[in-house]
Amino acid sequence: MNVSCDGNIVTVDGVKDFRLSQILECGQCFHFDKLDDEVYEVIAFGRAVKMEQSGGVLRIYGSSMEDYEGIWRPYLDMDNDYGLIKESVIKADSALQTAVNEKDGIRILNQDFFETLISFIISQNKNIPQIKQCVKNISHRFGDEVIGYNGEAFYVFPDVDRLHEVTEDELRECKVGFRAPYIMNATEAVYSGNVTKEKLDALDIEQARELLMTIKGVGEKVANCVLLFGLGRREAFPVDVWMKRIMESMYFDGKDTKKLEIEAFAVKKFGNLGGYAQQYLFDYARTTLFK
DNA sequence: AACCAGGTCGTGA
DNA sequence: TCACGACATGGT
Repeated sequence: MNVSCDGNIVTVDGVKDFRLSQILECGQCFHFDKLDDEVYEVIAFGRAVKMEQSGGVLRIYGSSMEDYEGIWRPYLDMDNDYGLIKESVIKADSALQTAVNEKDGIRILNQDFFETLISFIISQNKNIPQIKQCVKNISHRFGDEVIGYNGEAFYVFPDVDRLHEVTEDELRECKVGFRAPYIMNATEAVYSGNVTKEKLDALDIEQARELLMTIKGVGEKVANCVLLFGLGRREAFPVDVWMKRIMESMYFDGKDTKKLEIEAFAVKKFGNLGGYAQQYLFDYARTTLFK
């Protein structure tokens, strides 16, 4: 993989196991716009860049080399060998072959903890387009403006300090509905220092999940999404309605099964590959199997 | 017009 | 512990 920078454009040549559309649209992140096939505006970590993939070449417009090294390389999980991960997932259970083949360009992003926390609190009982709209509403209203590569203005997700100044009514105006008090509670928990990335990083996954679940509006599923996407805990295995469906059909003879039981089964079966297995299955279930 | 969406909470058995 | 309705919003 060769990385170069020309002006404000970073070119990553030789990306493998990488499909931008799959990475962004598999339901793990919500702050991006599709501009064209394999061309996206991505807003994260206080930046707005245009990413474009053609074959094995990824271009990031509006990024310095420093931003690539400090932000986009870790964000895109570039130092992880997904060829090996996919091999291991299939070795854990060959029944995942179809899902992995279908979604062979997925990578798990390393997203900002606070944005991930709030985004997945919003996600409950909403579909993905609605979640994206709420995240955009909050960012547009309370986030800092940044100028994208083409000169267009974008709004980054507000940090804890900024969101802490916002009232519940202002949140409701962003169409988050009954989740507004949950967002208030989560923001207070992080702002006050009761629940921080530093604390969570120092705990084992069970204790970290417990701490996250002290936040009102954060249950088992949301906590697992935050662990997986916002804290790099790849052994987390979130079970939502889609995962419930596909896991029941694959492993429980189509019978109605508790989400906790499904999660326990998966943790045992996939171990520290659980998060990856979950994401291949989730996207496959949602876009192909049960479409 | 009911039903559903990357759920969680409070309540009552 | 477990089942179940409520909760905002928008799309089919």
